[in-house]
This record gives sequence, structure tokens and C-alpha cells, in this order.
Amino acid sequence: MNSEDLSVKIFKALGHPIRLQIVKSLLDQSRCVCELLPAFDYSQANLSQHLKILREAGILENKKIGVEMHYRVKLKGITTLLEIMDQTVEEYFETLDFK
Amino acid sequence: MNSEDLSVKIFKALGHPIRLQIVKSLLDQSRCVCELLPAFDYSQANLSQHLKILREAGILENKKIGVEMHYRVKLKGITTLLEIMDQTVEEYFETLDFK
DNA sequence: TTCAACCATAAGCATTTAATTATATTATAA
DNA sequence: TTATAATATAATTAAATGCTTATGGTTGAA
Repeated sequence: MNSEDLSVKIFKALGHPIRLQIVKSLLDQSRCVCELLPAFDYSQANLSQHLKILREAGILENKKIGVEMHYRVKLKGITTLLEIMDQTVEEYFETLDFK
Repeated sequence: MNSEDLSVKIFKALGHPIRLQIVKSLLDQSRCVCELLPAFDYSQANLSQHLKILREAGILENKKIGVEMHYRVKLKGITTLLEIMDQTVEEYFETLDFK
């Protein structure tokens, strides 16, 4: 896969409300699925499928500990990316103030 | 629309190869559709639809000059966002080197 | 005042994505 | 060993997305 395709894949993976929430909740710490599940209101299967998409985009990595599967953010750039996105969204709302 | 929804909308808009190409080609300068069209290999209708999605995400803005519609990047944050994405993709490929 | 260039929109169809339900896998404890 | 908790995967269906073709609206020039 080339850089362009990977960029698209990462953007696409983050372009879903559930997946963005998951990544944000993993920014500061790793968590197992059993911790993520009650935090959100999605079915176990649905959560698992979204985690797979995030894994395959290279955003998350996982490690099995006993029966638990722990997930964490794999790329440091993701943290920065989400910070810049917050700034960009702020910028967007500021442009609205002048309307 | 709240910040979370807008973030998702922007990520989603960038999560398509054509749209990412369009935005990148507009980072340094504004262009009319008649300049964008020959640069890529998409139908006029298709290009127009993608431009609409980018507009509605707040990424691009447009201005009519004569018969031409000129597009440019509206949010400065987008430039930074794409830079960070490039770094993140680099980071991804570096992690592969140790495998 | 009509023609041509430029661009947007609508309609239709195929593909992809997302959610649900059901089933399979794996590891530990009893 | 068997039962259970934790997680993944498969199958199904509905909804969203992307592309093509066709059409419509503006603007400026002839």
C-alpha cells in the first residue's frame, strides 16, 4: 500500500463517530474490550468490527492478556492529528462568528 | 452541528482518494473547476459532487468569477492536518522496518 | 437574443458500509 | 473436562456512498 492509500484509509477509519470515540478514549491509556464495551452503547460484535477497521488502518494495536484483548493507539501521530483536528474545528466555528 | 460531528464530517470528506487529491492540489493556490477537471481523470459531474462534499464539510470555499467557479481551501488547519498525516504515514512505514 | 462554455443538480444503479443476530474461538477457573 | 467469560467472525439486511448519464441554470461573447 502506498502513502496516499494509507492516508485515505486512516482518514476513512476516523470518519465514523463510534471509531473516533474509541480512538479518543484510547489516547491516554490502553484498555481491554471489556472496558470499552460498557463505556459505550454498542453491541459487542459492532465494537469488535470497528476495532478491526482501526487495527487494519494501523491506528490501533492489540495484545492478548489472558482472556482479555487490550487495545492501544499504535501511532503517535494520531494524537497530534486529533489535536490539529480540534483546532481546525475551532477555526471553523470562529469563521461562523463573522457571519 | 457539534464539534464531534464536524470532526467526523471532515475526516470522512478526506477519506476518499479523489477528494484528498483535490484538496492537496488546492493547498497552495485556488483553482477553477475548469483547471481541476483536466488535471484529474474524473467526469465533470463526479468532480462537482466531490467538491460539494468538501464544501459542506467546510474544507473548501468557492467564488464565482465570470462563468468560472473558483475553489480554495477555507480552513488553514487543513494544511497542518495533511502535514501531520504525512508524518503519521511515515511513522507507520517506519514501524514496519522493524518487522 | 442566441449560442457556447462552465458548472451544478437529479435520477438511477451498483457497490460499499454498518448494524444485528447468530455462531465460533480461546483461555481460565471450577 | 467442562463451563464460562471475553472476543472475533460470519451471515444477513438496510442504508449510505459513488459513479454515470442526462438535464438545467448562468454568464459572456458573438
